[in-house]
Amino acid sequence: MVEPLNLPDLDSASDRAVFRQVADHLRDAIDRGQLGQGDKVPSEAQLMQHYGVARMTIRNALQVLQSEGLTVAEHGRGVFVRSHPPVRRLASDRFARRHRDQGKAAFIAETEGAGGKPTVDSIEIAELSPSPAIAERLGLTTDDRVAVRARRYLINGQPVETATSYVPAEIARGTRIMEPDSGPGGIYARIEEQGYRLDRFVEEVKSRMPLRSEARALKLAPGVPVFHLVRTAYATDGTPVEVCDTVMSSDAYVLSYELPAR
Amino acid sequence: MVEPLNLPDLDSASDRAVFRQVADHLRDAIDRGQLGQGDKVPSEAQLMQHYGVARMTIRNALQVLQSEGLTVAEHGRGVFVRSHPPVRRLASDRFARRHRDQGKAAFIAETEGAGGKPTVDSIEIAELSPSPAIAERLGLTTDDRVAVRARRYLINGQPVETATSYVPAEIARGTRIMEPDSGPGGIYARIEEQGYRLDRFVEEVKSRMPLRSEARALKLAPGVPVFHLVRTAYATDGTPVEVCDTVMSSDAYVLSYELPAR
DNA sequence: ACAAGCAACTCCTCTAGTCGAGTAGACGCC
DNA sequence: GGCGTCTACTCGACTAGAGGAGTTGCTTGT
Repeated sequence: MVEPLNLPDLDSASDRAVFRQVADHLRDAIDRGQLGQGDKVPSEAQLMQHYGVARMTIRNALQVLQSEGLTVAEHGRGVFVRSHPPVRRLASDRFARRHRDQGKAAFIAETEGAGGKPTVDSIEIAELSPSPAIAERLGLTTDDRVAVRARRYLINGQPVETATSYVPAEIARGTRIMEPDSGPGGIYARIEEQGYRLDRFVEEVKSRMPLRSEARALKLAPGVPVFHLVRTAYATDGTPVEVCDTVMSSDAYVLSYELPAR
Repeated sequence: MVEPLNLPDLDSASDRAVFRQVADHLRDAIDRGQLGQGDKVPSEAQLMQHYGVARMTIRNALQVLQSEGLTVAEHGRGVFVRSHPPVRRLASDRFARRHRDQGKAAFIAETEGAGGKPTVDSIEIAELSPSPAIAERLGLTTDDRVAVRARRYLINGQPVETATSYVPAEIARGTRIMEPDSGPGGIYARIEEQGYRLDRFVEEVKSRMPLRSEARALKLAPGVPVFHLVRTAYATDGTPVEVCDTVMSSDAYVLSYELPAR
């Protein structure tokens, strides 16, 4: 036994369920740094022995921690304290023209600025009729047509975000918006070239647990919620010109917004 | 048997775990509306019989749904499809002076506007030294003093949000900021009366699973993440005058922000 | 008519095992 | 050295029970 199980005993006087007490002990150890990121949690067998309880009880305790996003189990290896990816801070001026004028899309510029290696992945482009929600935001009907651009963003090979943009087909047709490489400055630059001057974005933020498909696409650990952003871009005349639907791993991001007091 | 268990059989050819298949069937039934909000999910015993599997297998399946936030178990009564509270939309102009000038605090004005009955609860007020994070945001040191105002907001008796404000003691002392009823227009009005004109707020948004204490205070169902906002208020001269730390049930809110394209 | 009591039904916690499959290190063979 | 095999250890899935506690509704006695 290399590893001293520095855990308290059960409090048999307490009416707190045994598996919760075990979970509490381990959570404390993680909070106090006694178990650091990436460290191996004692195995089920060790914990069974230490506490003198059945395996299912220990598994319940570990399940609690896992669903809190504190640990990850790896089949055949053990249970480990989850390590958190570096946090990216998204500022509310990230779509400001002065950034776009550098000729780089927002994501690329940001990531390189932070010293990461950005990649864009599995780009899918189509032209089809919008869902009612998208149609409403773009001021269209479900009989109109929109260009759809779906892609996944990665940093150092790790997926962090999926995004789907919807642009009225009127605007997108014949531009590089319909091509995998949308050109310098990204699709916002292309939209402005079509004679629309971007004025403002409205971003709606929700938080929820991921769907199964999202958890797969973003390689999310269990117990990690996602941010779901729906951003609508408006031209100076008030016309909506793009809707972008984004799902992001919530533990990789802090969103930052500036609100006026005026 | 009043209730026909309209669920498929197991696919024994599939290598998908049995408890996951059961969870999939129930999730489908919920998604398709076959089981609506508040409906009772078949009992563990019924599901055991239907699928011909052990109790723990069924419980695992139900655990999956619960941790996805789709169901709630009630001891002695059954498992029910979760019903979602009405969603509140927080606009980015919610702290604009024109709203404050009505003489109401942001929360009260908003909630009444949406036809709900707002309450504020368990107000705690103290003067103490700030944590390093708060001190940094306020441009103070941990030896300085701040006024702390913690409260919980409810709508129709249902808790939706806890908030803690930190104001430099220099500003707060001798004002109604230190009293349970901070007066018309709330603490922002009091701060402006002290000669600081509010200019802008910077709001940082995180999403994560709640701590145990937060889940209790907000009466959160399992599997529901929280928004964690930290908002700093700046006066026109750039001085930070308040930090507000807010935890909100994520399924009760959509945050909406306006971003400049300029 | 009413209340008390009881039974049935619900989920909660826990025990004690089996079999399976992935991982990693030790070992021996080539 | 390089390669495969063996084995011990890990978690994953599942079975088959036990007693407990909260809820609901029926039965029964007054």
